[in-house]
Amino acid sequence: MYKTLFDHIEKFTPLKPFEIEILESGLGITKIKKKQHVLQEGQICNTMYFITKGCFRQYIINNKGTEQTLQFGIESWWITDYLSFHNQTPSHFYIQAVENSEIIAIEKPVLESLLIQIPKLERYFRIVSQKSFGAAQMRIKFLFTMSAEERYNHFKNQQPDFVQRVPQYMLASYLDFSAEFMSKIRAGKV
Amino acid sequence: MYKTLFDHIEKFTPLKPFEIEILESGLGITKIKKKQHVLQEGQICNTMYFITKGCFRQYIINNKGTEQTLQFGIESWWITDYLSFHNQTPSHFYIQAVENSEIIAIEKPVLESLLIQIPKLERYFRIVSQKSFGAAQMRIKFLFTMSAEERYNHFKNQQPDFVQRVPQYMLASYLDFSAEFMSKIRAGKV
DNA sequence: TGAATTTCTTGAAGTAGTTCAAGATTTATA
DNA sequence: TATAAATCTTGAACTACTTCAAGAAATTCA
Repeated sequence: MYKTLFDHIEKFTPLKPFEIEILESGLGITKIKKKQHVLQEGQICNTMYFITKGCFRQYIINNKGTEQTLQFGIESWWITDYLSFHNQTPSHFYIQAVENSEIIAIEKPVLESLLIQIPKLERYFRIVSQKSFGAAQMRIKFLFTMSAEERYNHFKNQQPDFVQRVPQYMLASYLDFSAEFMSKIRAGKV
Repeated sequence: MYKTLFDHIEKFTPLKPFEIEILESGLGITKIKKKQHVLQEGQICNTMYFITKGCFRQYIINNKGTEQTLQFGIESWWITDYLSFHNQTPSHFYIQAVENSEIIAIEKPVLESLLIQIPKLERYFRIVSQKSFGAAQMRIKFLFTMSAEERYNHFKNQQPDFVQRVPQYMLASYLDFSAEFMSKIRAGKV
């Protein structure tokens, strides 16, 4: 439902009815099945994705062939590779649905046209991305200062529901330790 | 010099003479001496800093009492704690001059007023922060996939001049290993 | 439902890094 | 220019994790 997006925008800047109309006429909702990719490594990322339902992750495959999740996104999150999007360079990342999901996919030219028609969207995206950057800085802080067990407990306290929502091995890699070690943490064997 | 900032803005969106005038009349340049802080842990961050000359770092003090640098900023970079800035919550970070430096400091109310007078600044800050977020994602990728030595070599290849510019122990903590280990990497003793 | 797939667990062995302590070198300052 | 302060180096002991391998449990779907 578009409402998820309109509500999110209105957290930061109010929308007039005609602006909502423009958005409704320009956007579409796409269903994405679990495990389906919306971006693969090497592709140029030309789309921003707003998640209206479900869960996605951004991950890489390291040189041992193991997947490492860098970022999760759930309802009301934007997910994309901003560097590839802005610089038109091949992406380093995969973006994949973790659950059956629904997204609003906005292609770069459509976004540019919406930003011209509804300039206050610039403000919306500014604030969203500044907050995302702030969150990324906190993430780096946690990675730097906490032990594996502390990172797991901290995450579980902050996002108790989310821990149930994704496979343990994905969460382990997001927290930067191995799936096996996650098992041991949970079993209290560390 | 303001020119550093105007040039940076014009990389993303052109400025008209009257807009430059508004900026010139509303902004000021501050000199910050080496080691001086512009933000301390626990403070609410109400200012964005644009570096016109010199070098800053954002760091934390971990529970062993050691400083860990999360981010460096040099000429034409913005540095602030966006999370504290937006949510008006106490900052987790210190921001400190690494060299004698000059910055344009913009207080939150001044920024808000500038954004109203010059709406295209929303676009400027949107693009800058989206690119910063993209860079933070790449940083996390490197932290996840490379060994300490690889991270050092990669950084040195990307930013050969910068390696000379800051103390080794600061760079070591930025790359997430100990100062002693940095010594051993450089001596080829690993 | 049953077979296939995905996910989770466990222990043993290994290692990439840390920590500590002390001295050497470089840089800043009175 | 001498003294203090900051930064860098080195080796030895340690440890928080990884890797591997194999089986167990849970989930998916024909």
